[in-house]
Amino acid sequence: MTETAVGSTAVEGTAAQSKSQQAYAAVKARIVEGTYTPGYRLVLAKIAEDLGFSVVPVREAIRRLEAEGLVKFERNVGATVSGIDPTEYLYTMQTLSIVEGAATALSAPLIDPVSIARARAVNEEMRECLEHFDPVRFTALNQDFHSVLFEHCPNPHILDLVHRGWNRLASLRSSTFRFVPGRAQESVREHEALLQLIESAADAETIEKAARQHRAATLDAYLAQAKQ
Amino acid sequence: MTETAVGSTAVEGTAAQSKSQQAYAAVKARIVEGTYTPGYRLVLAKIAEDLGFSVVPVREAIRRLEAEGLVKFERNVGATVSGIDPTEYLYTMQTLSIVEGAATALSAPLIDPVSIARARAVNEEMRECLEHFDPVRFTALNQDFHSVLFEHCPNPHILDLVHRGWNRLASLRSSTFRFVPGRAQESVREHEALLQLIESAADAETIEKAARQHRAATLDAYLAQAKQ
DNA sequence: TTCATAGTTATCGTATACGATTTCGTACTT
DNA sequence: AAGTACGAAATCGTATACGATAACTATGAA
Repeated sequence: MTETAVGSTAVEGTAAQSKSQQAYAAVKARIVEGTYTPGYRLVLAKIAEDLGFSVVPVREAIRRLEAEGLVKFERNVGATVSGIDPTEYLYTMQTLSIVEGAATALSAPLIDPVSIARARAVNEEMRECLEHFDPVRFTALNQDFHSVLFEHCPNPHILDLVHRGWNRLASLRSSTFRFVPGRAQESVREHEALLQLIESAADAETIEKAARQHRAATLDAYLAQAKQ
Repeated sequence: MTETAVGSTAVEGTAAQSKSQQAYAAVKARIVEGTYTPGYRLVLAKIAEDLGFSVVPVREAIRRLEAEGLVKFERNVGATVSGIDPTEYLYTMQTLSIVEGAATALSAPLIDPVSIARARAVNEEMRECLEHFDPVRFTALNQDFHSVLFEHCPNPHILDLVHRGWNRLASLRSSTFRFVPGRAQESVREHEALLQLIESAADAETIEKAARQHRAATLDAYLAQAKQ
């Protein structure tokens, strides 16, 4: 549906983009990178001025971000960066566990050995990362790892839903792993288990369940932490 | 996210809607009811004139419909009603099988006996409908039935995805069942089985699998038919 | 002191206007 | 006769302008 490359902060087209698209990319980047923090008030006129556009394309950009859930919009009041309160986080993670699980299962048979090797290398980096723990880097690698697993999903709709979920999460500044460091180790282990399932061509149901469980476990760890 | 009541063609707010929203509702209604058939060229100026608005709110409406996948938009060219070619249909059904399955499973423990009775009544009507078969009516009832099952889903994101899926399907004029009449009988039977699972408080996994399978079977029937 | 109300400001919503791009038809050339 | 180039029409993209709405502030009465 939308070409929402998970990690790309870079501009995609060369210059043949409409200003709406540019505005969309710009605002989204600012949200993801944290310049606009949750709750931040997005004033159309100001953004338009910053970008050197008029407000019209900015409006469209905001509307699109609204559709993706990154901003909340209230009529005659304005837009704010929708900041993932804990409940939102829960819902997003649960949704993602479902769609990402499905995407991974559908993708699994299509993953070539080269990709698996790449994923394994990423996971190895993550393991090293555990020593001098850097949550931000760890999260980035985690994203890379999972991208390899689900990016081959042949159903573009599902893939799009996965991307949207990750984007939502990305607007939460600093990764789950900052809050739940203990989870990181388990996570790395589960990654390896997932890879082995895929290599051994396990059936779709098993893979789906494992992938879903992997994410659900992260959510549970977060909840347990939050409850204290 | 969006208040996309699955079946409502009626205007939701009284009159306190922005023209963008009115335009959105109007165009969407025309798509769903079939006035704008797939491939139909949506010319902004013309729609604006029909509605008595200027083009600006119409643009936003179209953009929103684009985000939902009901229309396709090409820069400097225009918008067309995105007509579900068979591949799209397949993807949509597959996606829906996954999210609706999950929604139904999450919803199941929260469904009160009254709702179950209502669903059963609807299914009974469907059974009667089988005699003097009316595919359109049957499809409408089918939607009602499933709405009861998933509408209690506590995760609004997932619920929204389910609504979007149904909407996509709705823009396909005349129901799967017109094409695969044989599937209707099975469908009614499976509905009853689903209800019994829910009543007996079966575990989430069982319900999810059953709900997903139910939809997947419809898809398979369609594919088998199409292949001939 | 507190509450209600009127006025002010900030911001959004929509209309109109014009420039930019694409598409289609026609005439001209080979 | 076929292909190419030019030009006109249709349509989109964006800027500017102004009216509408909501939030804020200050003033007055209870």
